[in-house]
Amino acid sequence: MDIRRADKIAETLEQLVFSGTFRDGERLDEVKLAEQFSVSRTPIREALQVLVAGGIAEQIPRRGVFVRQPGPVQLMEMFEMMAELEAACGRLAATRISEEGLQQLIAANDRCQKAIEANDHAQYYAENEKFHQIIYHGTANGYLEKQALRLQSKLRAYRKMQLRFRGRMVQSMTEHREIVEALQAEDAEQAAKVLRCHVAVQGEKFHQLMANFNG
Amino acid sequence: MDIRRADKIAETLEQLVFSGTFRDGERLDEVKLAEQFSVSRTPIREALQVLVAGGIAEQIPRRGVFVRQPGPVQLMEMFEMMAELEAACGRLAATRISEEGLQQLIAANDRCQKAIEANDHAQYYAENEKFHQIIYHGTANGYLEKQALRLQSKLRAYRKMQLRFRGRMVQSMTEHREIVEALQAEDAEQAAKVLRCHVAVQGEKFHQLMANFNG
DNA sequence: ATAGATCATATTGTATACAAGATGTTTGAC
DNA sequence: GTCAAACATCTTGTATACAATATGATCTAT
Repeated sequence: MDIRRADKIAETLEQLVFSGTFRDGERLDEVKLAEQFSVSRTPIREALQVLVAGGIAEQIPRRGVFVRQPGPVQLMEMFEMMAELEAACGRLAATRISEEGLQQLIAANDRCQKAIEANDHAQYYAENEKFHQIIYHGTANGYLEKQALRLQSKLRAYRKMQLRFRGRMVQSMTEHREIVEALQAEDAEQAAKVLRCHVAVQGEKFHQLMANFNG
Repeated sequence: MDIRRADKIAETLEQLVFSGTFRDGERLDEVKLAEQFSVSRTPIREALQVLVAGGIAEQIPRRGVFVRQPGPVQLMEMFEMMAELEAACGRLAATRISEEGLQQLIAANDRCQKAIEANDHAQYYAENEKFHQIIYHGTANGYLEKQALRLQSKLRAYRKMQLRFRGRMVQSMTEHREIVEALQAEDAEQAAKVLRCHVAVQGEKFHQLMANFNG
C-alpha cells in the first residue's frame, strides 16, 4: 500500500491545512514540499491538483497553488447548507430507515449520554458524529449520504468550538431524542424540521463565537 | 490562455465523458491521450487527477484510471438529491431573493414560454436552467449556490431526455408559475414543496424512461 | 491436456531535465 | 531622487528517462 505516494501526500496535506499548519493564502511551495516528503516534484504536483479540485486550495497559473480556507462568511454558508442537507436526510430517512438503523441510533444516543455524564467531550463529539451518520445512511440514498459525509467532514474542525457553550451538550441531547421520536413516528416533516434547527444552532453558536472574537 | 494545458485537457475530457464518447468502465489510456492531445503524459496525468477528484473517473493504483459514469441507481439518487437541494434553495430564496431577482425570474419564465410556443426545445432547455439558477442565486448563499450548480451540471445530460415527454414542458411552466408565486409571497414552505415536486418529477420521468428501455 | 511457473511486455508511478514565464533587483536616464 | 527598462533569478509547466509492477503468453511438468 506504499504505492502511489501522491495520494497519501494529498491526504496528509489536507490534514495539515485543516489543522491550521498552513495558513489561509499561504503558498504551497512545490520544491519545499518535495524536500519535506523526500520525493520529487511530480507526486507533489499531482497531490496539489487533488487539493485544488477539492476546493481546499486555489491555483493561479504560473504563480502556484495557495491555501484557500473558508472565511467566516463561507463558513456560515456551509453551516446553513449542512442544516438543509441534514433536514433532507431526516425527511428521507423518516420513511426509509430500517429497524436496525433505529436501534443503532438509540444506541449511539445512549453513548452520547454516557459521554456527557463522564464529561468526555471528545467521546461525545465522536458519538454525535456517528449519530448523524446513521441518519445519512438511513436515507437509503448513497449519493446524498456521501455528500453529507463530505460536508460533515469539512465542518468538523469548526463544529468543535461550539460544543464548548454552556449547556449545549445537554440541549443537544434533548434534540437528539426529538429526532429519534420523529423518525420512529415516520414523520418526515417533523424530522426535517427538528434536524434543521438542531444543526442551524451550531451555525448560530459559531456566529456568536466569531462576533466575540471580532468585538 | 494557452498556459496550463492540463486544465484545458481536464475540461475537454470531462465533456467527452459526459457526451458519452468514453463508455463507463473504459480505461483512459495515458499514452493514447497524450498522442491525441499532442502533449506528454505529464499534463494528461494531472488532468486525470482532476477527473478522479471530481468523481467522474476512478483510479486503481498500478492499473489506471477508468471512466465512472453513474448507473441508473446512482442517477435516481442524484435526482432525488437535486430535488432536496432545490427545495432548500426555494426555502431560503423565499425570504431573501431581491426584487430584481424576482423580475429576472419572471423574465426567464417568459422566455421559457416563448420557447415552448416556438417549439424550440434547446431554447426552452437553456432558459429553464437559467430560471433555476436565479433561484440558487436568490438564496444569498454562495456555497449552496455553487453546489446546486454543480449537481445541475452533472445531471444536464440526463435531464434532456425527460423533457421529451408529452406535455411535460407545458406542465413544467405551470409549476414554474407556482414557484414564482410562492417566492413572491415569501412562503418558504410552499416554495420548498413546489420546487421539490417540480424536480422530483424529472427523476420519476427518467425512471420511466429507464424502465421502458429495459422492458 | 491442463495447471502452474517463469518470463516478456506493457503500463503506471516517480525522478530528472528542460522550457517558459513571473518576480524582484539593478542600472541607467532624466 | 525617481521612474523605467533590462536582466538575473526563481518558480511553474512540460517532456523525457527510469523504476516498479501488473498482465498476458509461453513453456514445462504432471
